[in-house]
Amino acid sequence: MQKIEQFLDSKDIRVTAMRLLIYKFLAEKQVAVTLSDIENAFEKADRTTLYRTIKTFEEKAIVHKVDDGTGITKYALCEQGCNCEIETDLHLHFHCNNCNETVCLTEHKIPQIKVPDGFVSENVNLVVKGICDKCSGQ
Amino acid sequence: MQKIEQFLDSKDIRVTAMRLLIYKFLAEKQVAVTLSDIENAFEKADRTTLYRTIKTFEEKAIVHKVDDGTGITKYALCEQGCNCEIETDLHLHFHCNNCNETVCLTEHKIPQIKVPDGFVSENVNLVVKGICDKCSGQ
DNA sequence: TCAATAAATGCACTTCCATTGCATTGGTTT
DNA sequence: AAACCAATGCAATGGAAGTGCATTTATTGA
Repeated sequence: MQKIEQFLDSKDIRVTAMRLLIYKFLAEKQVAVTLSDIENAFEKADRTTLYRTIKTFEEKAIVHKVDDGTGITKYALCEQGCNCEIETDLHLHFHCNNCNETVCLTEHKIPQIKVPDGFVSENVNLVVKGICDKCSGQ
Repeated sequence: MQKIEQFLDSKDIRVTAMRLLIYKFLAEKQVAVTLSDIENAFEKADRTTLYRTIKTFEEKAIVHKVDDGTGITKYALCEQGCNCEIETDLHLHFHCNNCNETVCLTEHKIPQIKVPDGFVSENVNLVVKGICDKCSGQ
Protein backbone atom coordinates (compact mmCIF):
# COMPACT_ATOMS: atom_id res chain seq x y z
CA MET A 1 0.00 0.00 0.00
CA GLN A 2 3.06 2.17 0.36
CA LYS A 3 2.80 2.71 -3.35
CA ILE A 4 -0.58 4.36 -3.18
CA GLU A 5 0.52 6.60 -0.35
CA GLN A 6 3.50 7.72 -2.31
CA PHE A 7 1.36 8.27 -5.36
CA LEU A 8 -1.16 10.43 -3.55
CA ASP A 9 1.65 12.30 -1.96
CA SER A 10 3.20 12.98 -5.34
CA LYS A 11 -0.10 14.48 -6.40
CA ASP A 12 -0.10 16.88 -3.48
CA ILE A 13 -2.93 15.18 -1.72
CA ARG A 14 -2.95 14.51 1.94
CA VAL A 15 -3.11 10.79 2.60
CA THR A 16 -6.09 9.72 4.64
CA ALA A 17 -7.65 6.35 5.36
CA MET A 18 -10.71 7.21 3.33
CA ARG A 19 -8.74 8.27 0.31
CA LEU A 20 -6.62 5.17 0.37
CA LEU A 21 -9.73 3.02 0.53
CA ILE A 22 -11.45 4.83 -2.28
CA TYR A 23 -8.37 4.73 -4.43
CA LYS A 24 -8.03 1.04 -3.80
CA PHE A 25 -11.66 0.53 -4.67
CA LEU A 26 -11.28 2.36 -7.94
CA ALA A 27 -8.11 0.48 -8.76
CA GLU A 28 -9.74 -2.88 -8.20
CA LYS A 29 -12.72 -2.06 -10.35
CA GLN A 30 -12.00 -2.33 -14.02
CA VAL A 31 -15.00 -0.19 -14.90
CA ALA A 32 -16.13 3.35 -14.40
CA VAL A 33 -18.14 3.73 -11.22
CA THR A 34 -20.84 6.06 -10.01
CA LEU A 35 -20.88 7.87 -6.73
CA SER A 36 -23.60 5.49 -5.61
CA ASP A 37 -21.35 2.55 -6.35
CA ILE A 38 -18.77 3.99 -4.03
CA GLU A 39 -21.44 4.83 -1.53
CA ASN A 40 -22.61 1.25 -1.46
CA ALA A 41 -19.09 0.01 -1.00
CA PHE A 42 -18.48 2.28 1.97
CA GLU A 43 -21.72 2.51 3.83
CA LYS A 44 -20.07 3.81 6.94
CA ALA A 45 -18.76 6.85 5.21
CA ASP A 46 -20.77 9.93 4.45
CA ARG A 47 -21.82 10.61 0.91
CA THR A 48 -20.35 14.08 1.00
CA THR A 49 -16.94 12.79 1.88
CA LEU A 50 -16.98 10.40 -1.02
CA TYR A 51 -18.23 13.13 -3.28
CA ARG A 52 -15.50 15.50 -2.26
CA THR A 53 -12.85 12.84 -2.37
CA ILE A 54 -13.72 12.06 -5.96
CA LYS A 55 -13.80 15.74 -6.73
CA THR A 56 -10.34 16.15 -5.30
CA PHE A 57 -9.13 13.18 -7.28
CA GLU A 58 -10.59 14.73 -10.38
CA GLU A 59 -8.90 18.06 -9.81
CA LYS A 60 -5.59 16.33 -9.31
CA ALA A 61 -6.05 14.27 -12.46
CA ILE A 62 -6.22 11.01 -10.60
CA VAL A 63 -9.61 10.14 -12.01
CA HIS A 64 -11.59 11.46 -14.93
CA LYS A 65 -15.28 11.88 -15.40
CA VAL A 66 -17.02 9.54 -17.77
CA ASP A 67 -20.25 10.66 -19.34
CA ASP A 68 -21.67 7.52 -20.87
CA GLY A 69 -25.11 8.89 -21.58
CA THR A 70 -26.88 7.14 -18.74
CA GLY A 71 -27.36 10.51 -17.13
CA ILE A 72 -25.25 9.55 -14.16
CA THR A 73 -21.69 10.68 -13.94
CA LYS A 74 -19.16 7.94 -13.62
CA TYR A 75 -15.51 8.06 -12.71
CA ALA A 76 -12.54 6.02 -13.75
CA LEU A 77 -8.94 6.01 -12.70
CA CYS A 78 -6.56 7.70 -15.05
CA GLU A 79 -4.16 4.96 -15.95
CA GLN A 80 -0.91 5.02 -17.78
CA GLY A 81 -1.86 6.16 -21.24
CA CYS A 82 -4.60 8.37 -19.97
CA ASN A 83 -3.57 11.95 -20.34
CA CYS A 84 -7.07 13.23 -20.02
CA GLU A 85 -5.99 16.84 -19.98
CA ILE A 86 -4.48 16.58 -23.40
CA GLU A 87 -7.00 16.90 -26.16
CA THR A 88 -5.26 14.73 -28.67
CA ASP A 89 -4.98 11.85 -26.28
CA LEU A 90 -8.62 11.20 -25.56
CA HIS A 91 -9.72 7.63 -25.50
CA LEU A 92 -13.23 6.43 -25.99
CA HIS A 93 -15.64 4.76 -23.64
CA PHE A 94 -17.80 1.74 -24.17
CA HIS A 95 -21.13 1.40 -22.42
CA CYS A 96 -22.77 -1.99 -22.28
CA ASN A 97 -26.52 -1.88 -22.75
CA ASN A 98 -26.78 -5.23 -21.07
CA CYS A 99 -24.80 -5.07 -17.83
CA ASN A 100 -24.83 -1.27 -17.76
CA GLU A 101 -21.11 -1.13 -17.17
CA THR A 102 -18.82 1.37 -18.80
CA VAL A 103 -15.20 0.76 -19.55
CA CYS A 104 -12.38 2.91 -20.84
CA LEU A 105 -10.92 1.66 -24.07
CA THR A 106 -7.67 3.37 -23.34
CA GLU A 107 -5.84 2.01 -26.31
CA HIS A 108 -8.53 3.16 -28.71
CA LYS A 109 -7.96 6.76 -29.59
CA ILE A 110 -10.62 8.97 -31.02
CA PRO A 111 -10.03 9.69 -34.70
CA GLN A 112 -9.52 13.24 -35.78
CA ILE A 113 -12.91 14.91 -36.21
CA LYS A 114 -13.40 17.63 -38.74
CA VAL A 115 -15.70 20.49 -37.83
CA PRO A 116 -17.02 23.24 -40.11
CA ASP A 117 -15.21 26.53 -40.62
CA GLY A 118 -15.56 28.86 -37.69
CA PHE A 119 -15.86 26.06 -35.18
CA VAL A 120 -12.94 25.39 -32.88
CA SER A 121 -12.63 21.93 -31.42
CA GLU A 122 -11.24 21.77 -27.92
CA ASN A 123 -12.49 18.47 -26.67
CA VAL A 124 -14.19 15.33 -27.86
CA ASN A 125 -16.39 12.86 -26.04
CA LEU A 126 -17.13 9.60 -27.75
CA VAL A 127 -19.22 6.84 -26.28
CA VAL A 128 -19.91 3.60 -28.08
CA LYS A 129 -22.89 1.64 -26.81
CA GLY A 130 -23.58 -1.98 -27.38
CA ILE A 131 -22.72 -5.31 -25.81
CA CYS A 132 -19.46 -5.75 -23.99
CA ASP A 133 -17.14 -8.72 -24.25
CA LYS A 134 -18.36 -10.27 -21.02
CA CYS A 135 -22.01 -10.08 -22.06
CA SER A 136 -21.55 -11.13 -25.67
CA GLY A 137 -20.16 -14.37 -24.30
CA GLN A 138 -16.79 -14.64 -25.89
CA MET B 1 -48.86 26.57 -40.66
CA GLN B 2 -50.89 24.07 -42.61
CA LYS B 3 -47.63 22.36 -43.34
CA ILE B 4 -46.93 21.59 -39.72
CA GLU B 5 -50.40 20.29 -39.17
CA GLN B 6 -50.04 17.98 -42.12
CA PHE B 7 -46.66 16.89 -40.90
CA LEU B 8 -47.86 16.04 -37.42
CA ASP B 9 -50.81 14.27 -38.93
CA SER B 10 -48.53 12.20 -41.12
CA LYS B 11 -46.71 11.14 -37.97
CA ASP B 12 -49.92 9.91 -36.37
CA ILE B 13 -50.00 12.63 -33.81
CA ARG B 14 -53.10 14.49 -32.89
CA VAL B 15 -52.72 18.16 -33.72
CA THR B 16 -53.14 20.42 -30.72
CA ALA B 17 -52.38 24.07 -30.15
CA MET B 18 -49.61 23.21 -27.71
CA ARG B 19 -47.93 20.83 -30.09
CA LEU B 20 -48.02 23.28 -32.93
CA LEU B 21 -46.45 25.94 -30.74
CA ILE B 22 -43.74 23.66 -29.46
CA TYR B 23 -42.97 22.40 -32.92
CA LYS B 24 -42.74 25.94 -34.20
CA PHE B 25 -40.49 26.85 -31.31
CA LEU B 26 -38.15 23.98 -32.08
CA ALA B 27 -38.16 24.80 -35.77
CA GLU B 28 -37.22 28.41 -35.17
CA LYS B 29 -34.38 27.50 -32.86
CA GLN B 30 -31.35 26.34 -34.71
CA VAL B 31 -29.96 24.70 -31.61
CA ALA B 32 -30.81 21.84 -29.33
CA VAL B 33 -32.98 22.98 -26.43
CA THR B 34 -33.59 21.78 -22.92
CA LEU B 35 -36.93 21.24 -21.30
CA SER B 36 -36.29 24.37 -19.27
CA ASP B 37 -35.81 26.37 -22.44
CA ILE B 38 -39.21 25.30 -23.63
CA GLU B 39 -40.61 25.91 -20.19
CA ASN B 40 -39.36 29.48 -20.22
CA ALA B 41 -40.80 30.05 -23.66
CA PHE B 42 -44.24 28.86 -22.61
CA GLU B 43 -44.73 29.92 -19.06
CA LYS B 44 -48.45 29.48 -19.22
CA ALA B 45 -48.16 25.80 -19.97
CA ASP B 46 -47.49 23.12 -17.43
CA ARG B 47 -44.11 21.50 -17.39
CA THR B 48 -45.60 18.04 -17.57
CA THR B 49 -47.36 18.86 -20.79
CA LEU B 50 -44.15 20.08 -22.34
CA TYR B 51 -42.33 17.05 -21.03
CA ARG B 52 -44.86 14.67 -22.47
CA THR B 53 -45.10 16.54 -25.73
CA ILE B 54 -41.38 16.22 -26.25
CA LYS B 55 -41.57 12.60 -25.26
CA THR B 56 -44.26 12.02 -27.86
CA PHE B 57 -42.21 13.84 -30.46
CA GLU B 58 -39.28 11.65 -29.59
CA GLU B 59 -41.26 8.45 -29.92
CA LYS B 60 -42.52 9.53 -33.29
CA ALA B 61 -39.03 10.44 -34.46
CA ILE B 62 -39.82 14.12 -34.77
CA VAL B 63 -37.08 15.12 -32.39
CA HIS B 64 -34.05 13.29 -31.08
CA LYS B 65 -32.32 13.50 -27.75
CA VAL B 66 -28.97 15.20 -27.61
CA ASP B 67 -26.62 14.32 -24.81
CA ASP B 68 -23.95 16.98 -24.96
CA GLY B 69 -22.33 16.21 -21.67
CA THR B 70 -23.78 19.11 -19.74
CA GLY B 71 -25.86 16.63 -17.82
CA ILE B 72 -29.08 18.09 -19.09
CA THR B 73 -30.91 16.40 -21.90
CA LYS B 74 -31.48 18.51 -24.94
CA TYR B 75 -33.72 17.96 -27.91
CA ALA B 76 -33.41 18.90 -31.54
CA LEU B 77 -35.71 18.53 -34.50
CA CYS B 78 -34.91 15.69 -36.80
CA GLU B 79 -34.34 17.38 -40.10
CA GLN B 80 -33.94 16.03 -43.57
CA GLY B 81 -30.82 13.97 -43.38
CA CYS B 82 -31.46 12.95 -39.82
CA ASN B 83 -32.35 9.31 -39.72
CA CYS B 84 -31.67 9.00 -36.07
CA GLU B 85 -33.01 5.47 -35.88
CA ILE B 86 -30.40 4.18 -38.26
CA GLU B 87 -27.09 3.54 -36.60
CA THR B 88 -24.90 4.25 -39.56
CA ASP B 89 -26.45 7.63 -40.15
CA LEU B 90 -25.62 9.27 -36.87
CA HIS B 91 -24.39 12.79 -37.05
CA LEU B 92 -22.33 14.48 -34.41
CA HIS B 93 -23.11 17.32 -32.08
CA PHE B 94 -21.11 20.38 -31.28
CA HIS B 95 -21.31 21.98 -27.86
CA CYS B 96 -20.01 25.51 -27.44
CA ASN B 97 -18.18 26.05 -24.17
CA ASN B 98 -18.79 29.76 -24.50
CA CYS B 99 -22.49 30.25 -25.25
CA ASN B 100 -23.42 26.80 -24.00
CA GLU B 101 -25.42 26.07 -27.12
CA THR B 102 -25.42 22.75 -28.86
CA VAL B 103 -25.98 22.28 -32.56
CA CYS B 104 -26.41 19.29 -34.79
CA LEU B 105 -23.77 19.01 -37.45
CA THR B 106 -26.08 17.01 -39.61
CA GLU B 107 -23.78 16.82 -42.57
CA HIS B 108 -20.90 15.52 -40.45
CA LYS B 109 -21.18 11.81 -40.05
CA ILE B 110 -19.47 9.87 -37.33
CA PRO B 111 -16.56 7.84 -38.68
CA GLN B 112 -16.57 4.11 -38.28
CA ILE B 113 -15.30 3.25 -34.82
CA LYS B 114 -13.43 0.03 -34.21
CA VAL B 115 -13.99 -1.74 -30.93
CA PRO B 116 -12.04 -4.67 -29.50
CA ASP B 117 -12.97 -8.28 -30.18
CA GLY B 118 -15.98 -9.39 -28.23
CA PHE B 119 -17.50 -5.95 -28.12
CA VAL B 120 -20.55 -5.28 -30.27
CA SER B 121 -21.21 -1.71 -31.28
CA GLU B 122 -24.86 -0.75 -31.53
CA ASN B 123 -24.78 2.98 -31.18
CA VAL B 124 -22.35 5.85 -31.07
CA ASN B 125 -22.58 9.24 -29.41
CA LEU B 126 -20.00 11.81 -30.37
CA VAL B 127 -19.89 15.31 -28.97
CA VAL B 128 -17.26 17.83 -29.93
CA LYS B 129 -16.77 20.68 -27.51
CA GLY B 130 -15.16 23.98 -28.22
CA ILE B 131 -16.09 27.36 -29.60
CA CYS B 132 -18.86 27.68 -32.14
CA ASP B 133 -18.80 29.82 -35.24
CA LYS B 134 -20.84 32.59 -33.68
CA CYS B 135 -18.58 32.84 -30.64
CA SER B 136 -15.29 32.48 -32.48
CA GLY B 137 -16.25 35.60 -34.37
CA GLN B 138 -16.02 34.58 -37.96
C1' DT C 1 -76.86 15.67 -31.90
C1' DC C 2 -75.55 13.60 -27.83
C1' DA C 3 -73.50 10.10 -25.21
C1' DA C 4 -69.41 7.22 -24.86
C1' DT C 5 -64.70 6.96 -25.32
C1' DA C 6 -60.00 8.13 -25.62
C1' DA C 7 -56.41 11.31 -25.64
C1' DA C 8 -54.29 15.61 -23.87
C1' DT C 9 -53.50 18.70 -20.23
C1' DG C 10 -52.76 20.31 -15.49
C1' DC C 11 -51.67 19.68 -10.62
C1' DA C 12 -49.32 17.55 -6.94
C1' DC C 13 -45.99 14.77 -5.58
C1' DT C 14 -41.87 11.77 -5.59
C1' DT C 15 -37.28 10.26 -6.58
C1' DC C 16 -32.62 10.66 -7.66
C1' DC C 17 -28.35 12.87 -8.21
C1' DA C 18 -25.46 16.80 -7.45
C1' DT C 19 -23.99 20.35 -4.53
C1' DT C 20 -23.34 23.59 -0.57
C1' DG C 21 -23.07 25.63 4.35
C1' DC C 22 -21.73 24.89 8.64
C1' DA C 23 -20.14 22.56 12.62
C1' DT C 24 -16.81 19.21 14.16
C1' DT C 25 -12.97 16.29 14.09
C1' DG C 26 -8.24 15.30 13.25
C1' DG C 27 -3.75 16.02 11.75
C1' DT C 28 0.42 19.58 11.01
C1' DT C 29 3.19 23.09 12.16
C1' DT C 30 5.52 26.31 14.97
C1' DA D 1 0.41 22.98 23.76
C1' DA D 2 -1.74 26.42 20.82
C1' DA D 3 -2.99 27.79 16.37
C1' DC D 4 -4.14 26.53 12.04
C1' DC D 5 -5.92 24.24 8.13
C1' DA D 6 -7.66 20.32 5.87
C1' DA D 7 -10.87 16.44 6.05
C1' DT D 8 -15.10 14.62 7.54
C1' DG D 9 -19.99 14.41 8.81
C1' DC D 10 -24.64 16.21 9.08
C1' DA D 11 -28.38 18.69 7.29
C1' DA D 12 -30.42 20.84 3.81
C1' DT D 13 -31.14 22.64 -0.92
C1' DG D 14 -31.82 22.69 -5.90
C1' DG D 15 -32.64 20.90 -10.36
C1' DA D 16 -34.12 17.57 -13.56
C1' DA D 17 -36.81 13.55 -14.51
C1' DG D 18 -40.66 11.01 -13.96
C1' DT D 19 -45.48 9.24 -12.23
C1' DG D 20 -50.50 9.04 -10.56
C1' DC D 21 -54.67 10.92 -10.78
C1' DA D 22 -58.25 14.21 -11.76
C1' DT D 23 -59.98 17.20 -15.35
C1' DT D 24 -60.57 19.06 -19.67
C1' DT D 25 -60.78 18.61 -24.62
C1' DA D 26 -61.36 16.23 -28.79
C1' DT D 27 -63.05 12.21 -31.50
C1' DT D 28 -66.17 8.55 -32.59
C1' DG D 29 -70.29 6.27 -33.43
C1' DA D 30 -74.96 5.22 -32.17
